[in-house]
Amino acid sequence: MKIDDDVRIRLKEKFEEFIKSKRMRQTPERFAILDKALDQHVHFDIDELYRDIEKEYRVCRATVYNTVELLCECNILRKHYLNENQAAYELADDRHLHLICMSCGSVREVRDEKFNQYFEQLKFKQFKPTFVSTNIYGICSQCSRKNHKDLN
Amino acid sequence: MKIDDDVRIRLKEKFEEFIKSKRMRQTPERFAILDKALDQHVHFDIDELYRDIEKEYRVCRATVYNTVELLCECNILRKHYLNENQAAYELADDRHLHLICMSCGSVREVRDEKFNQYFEQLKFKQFKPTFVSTNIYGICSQCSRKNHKDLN
DNA sequence: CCTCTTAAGAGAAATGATTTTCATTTTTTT
DNA sequence: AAAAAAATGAAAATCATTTCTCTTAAGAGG
Repeated sequence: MKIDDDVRIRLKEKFEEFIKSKRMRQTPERFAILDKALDQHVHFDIDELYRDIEKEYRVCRATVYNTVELLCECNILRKHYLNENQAAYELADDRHLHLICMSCGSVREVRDEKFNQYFEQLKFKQFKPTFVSTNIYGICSQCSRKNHKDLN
Repeated sequence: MKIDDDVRIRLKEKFEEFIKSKRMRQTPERFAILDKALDQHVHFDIDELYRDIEKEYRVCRATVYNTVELLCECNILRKHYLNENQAAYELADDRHLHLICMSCGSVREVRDEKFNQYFEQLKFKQFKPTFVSTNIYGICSQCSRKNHKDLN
């Protein structure tokens, strides 16, 4: 994600406050997981995060699951369901559409101000929205080309 | 879904043609599964569909999975990922947003012409879109009320 | 700083949706 | 009607995620 140091510090403080307000404990694991989560690509899954953490620390997969869940609760991360394999996580304030290839499973991010505007003005009866996850399924150019070749 | 008979017949023919074009076999199971899929609610999962089919026919879960996959390939159904438990399927031509409650998991459909217009004009470099799945996560009014009570 | 309480972590086992395997059945072709 | 091959059923396998139990260590109070 290439997070600026000041953002990183702000998010750490945010997490710290959240933990305190919930009367939970500030464990080194929790902060290590936050730190590594901020080093990931735009979207990542638990396994990618775990394999990255593993190089440096010794944490249990279940702890990674638990902590990432907390990071979602306190609005630092957001959980998306892009495909059936596993949940994908992203920084909460990075809004974009997902272009998902139904052939190879690749995911590309596209930012669009009009899209953000559209959603900001949306209001619902009887429903308080927190965030939007928009998945556009189709075929990426690489698979499209490959398919053409395969037919020859 | 409350499908009109003529739509039902058209979709059956569409599936029939798809099967023929792929040189696959027209089995009674496949048409029974299509028929029951069209009886479901706006969105349904394999388990719901299976339990409904089970009452009348004797089909294997794996066959339901396979056939629903085929129905997606031939553009009759679409596969959505609303939450981590299981995939949800919907009729391909019923476009809407999903309001998903993060507390109880309920899903509500909202149709919006502006949303359809927005997406129809979208163009992407190097990506051929097939369909859009928009999930809005938040808290439904029921859970919102319940939460308030719980705090008292 | 020390001790106690208990939340949190480790590791392993369990769960549940989906996929795979393989023997058997059934469709389609000849 | 018989042969060839695809599809089904049933059961086992897979894999992300959750749960369980035992152990460790954070944080409150002294």
